[in-house]
Amino acid sequence: MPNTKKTKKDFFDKVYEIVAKIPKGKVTTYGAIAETCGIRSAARTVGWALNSAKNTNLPCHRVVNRIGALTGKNHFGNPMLMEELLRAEGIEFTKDNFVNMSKHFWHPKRVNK
DNA sequence: AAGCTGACCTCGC
DNA sequence: GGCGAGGCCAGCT
Repeated sequence: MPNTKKTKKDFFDKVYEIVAKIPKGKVTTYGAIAETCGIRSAARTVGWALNSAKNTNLPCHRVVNRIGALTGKNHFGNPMLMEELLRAEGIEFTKDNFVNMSKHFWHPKRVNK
């Protein structure tokens, strides 16, 4: 691939693009985003990206881990805020407080090829 | 300045 | 099938 420069910052930028495009009432996972960015092992970095995204208007609450648990709820300031936001969007939760991934899982598509 | 941590995931034994 | 370690990027101490 040409790969002119594709700095690492591009990774962050892509994460924001994807997260910003998450439809209402849908959720995605860190791994999906990381994979869409081209690096599935960078799922961790995705979390960091959201950490900064927290400062932006990105719906970071729509991003959960692979099992559908709100791992980052603690970082929202109010743990229950995340659940409230998701419920307000129509996301359904299981008895274990896990998001119903089978129903609201949204797979991001590669914006740039 | 260097090293560790952090909202994870996947592969290996 | 369960447990362990590795890997990615950026920010903070």
